[in-house]
Amino acid sequence: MRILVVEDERPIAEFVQRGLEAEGYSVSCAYDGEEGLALARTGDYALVVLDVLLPKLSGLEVIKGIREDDEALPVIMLTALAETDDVVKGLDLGASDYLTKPFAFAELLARIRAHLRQPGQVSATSLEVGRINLDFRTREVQRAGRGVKLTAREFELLAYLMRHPDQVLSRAQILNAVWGYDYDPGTNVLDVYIGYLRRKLAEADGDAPIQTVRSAGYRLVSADA
Amino acid sequence: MRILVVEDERPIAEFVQRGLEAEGYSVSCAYDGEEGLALARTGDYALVVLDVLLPKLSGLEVIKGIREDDEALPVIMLTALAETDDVVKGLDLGASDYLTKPFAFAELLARIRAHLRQPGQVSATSLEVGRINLDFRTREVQRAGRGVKLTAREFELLAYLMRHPDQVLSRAQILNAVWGYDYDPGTNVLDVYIGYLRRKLAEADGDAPIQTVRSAGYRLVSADA
DNA sequence: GGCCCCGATGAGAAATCGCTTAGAAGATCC
DNA sequence: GGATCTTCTAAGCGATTTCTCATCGGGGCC
Repeated sequence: MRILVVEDERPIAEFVQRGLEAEGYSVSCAYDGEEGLALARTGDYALVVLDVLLPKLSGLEVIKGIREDDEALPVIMLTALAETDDVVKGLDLGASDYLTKPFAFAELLARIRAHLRQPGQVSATSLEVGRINLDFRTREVQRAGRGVKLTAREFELLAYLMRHPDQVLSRAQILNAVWGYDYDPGTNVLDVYIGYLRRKLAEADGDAPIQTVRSAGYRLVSADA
Repeated sequence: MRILVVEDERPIAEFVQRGLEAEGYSVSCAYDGEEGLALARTGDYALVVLDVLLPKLSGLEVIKGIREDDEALPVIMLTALAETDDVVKGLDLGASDYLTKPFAFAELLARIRAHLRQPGQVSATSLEVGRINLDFRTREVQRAGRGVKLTAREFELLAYLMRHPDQVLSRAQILNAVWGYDYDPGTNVLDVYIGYLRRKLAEADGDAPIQTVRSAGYRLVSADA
């Protein structure tokens, strides 16, 4: 299975390449948008991992170029946390999914597998758990029909919880997935953000369906009465 | 589920740690043989991932040390391709499995899952003994269909009993597995916790299937009438 | 029956965990 | 270049959990 990685920062490109090769994929790298688009158009690849900030041709233009040729080729975007506009535009242009840097490698792998297994099936467009709705295209969240305004971090955190409803997720697991590889294990950011989320969700509808499981982690309950 | 990673190359150790944490395991790292053996001996871990080439104490010696204490603790060796001699020696000394570097993370994960799966256990995510159900993913426990709320310690204790149904487990054995081996043997925490468990299980369904075997230990009966 | 051990139990001390709050540091937008 | 928003750190507090200790009870053995 061949994967194309388009990423101008060499260390990241290599990190991803080696990781994926160790998983048995065959990987090519491109280091700017033009090269990336040219390679993608060869039709040789089953999936593209695409940084959005690229020299010569932006990631968004690459997506547009790819979609002119190939409707189905899965494209996973890599973006900085702040670039929420790009995420929205990218998804509108036909990107299949996105990850915010710094990302956990395991998370990238999980997404890649999901998209290779059922191309087109996995949609990064919206999620619904209990009375919460989350839309990746517009970055809007609703609780019981009422709009909830979230910051970028809060949004990613909630999205991760919603991808694993009812599961107890450990702090390490969540920090890995949402904060990425260079987090400080002794931090309590996560607690603080859970607090923010709870407050905002409760403002919309009385209570928040995020349970604390002491000394184990957190859990988003779907049977949100 | 706690896993110990003994590996002196920090990047590899961290890569494995994060990957496993992202899968929901709780992971500690040791960066030389002495530290690794000391941690392994605490009895806190369900499995050890062990590099063979280590400072201070070689991986082979660590295996020997572990086996003096614990016959059953699964140990997965990591070796370089060239070190085939070490693989043979390691397996002779009681290692459970091995992988040659560079390895695919998915492969390591598969081996770990295989070794953690207990005989008679359907999947690694849940246990069923008599009328008790325990789910690791949601951390929910049910007795006769009714939910039972347990604290972290109670949960681990019950999980351990359920992994060894009908066996008489000595106090030392249980303290080893659930509390850690260097725990003060003169304590009666275990008795206290058995009491807590019995009460909570009985609340849900009249009686509790934990038998006391005088001057021997405790036993969870599966033929829970 | 009486004694002795082992285990059960209740009360309370100690430790731990997570929530909240306040504010510093960093990013972003006019 | 401020003002504002976001992200993160750190400390204090309260609740729960964990553990210790002392006492109680009951079975087995003489």
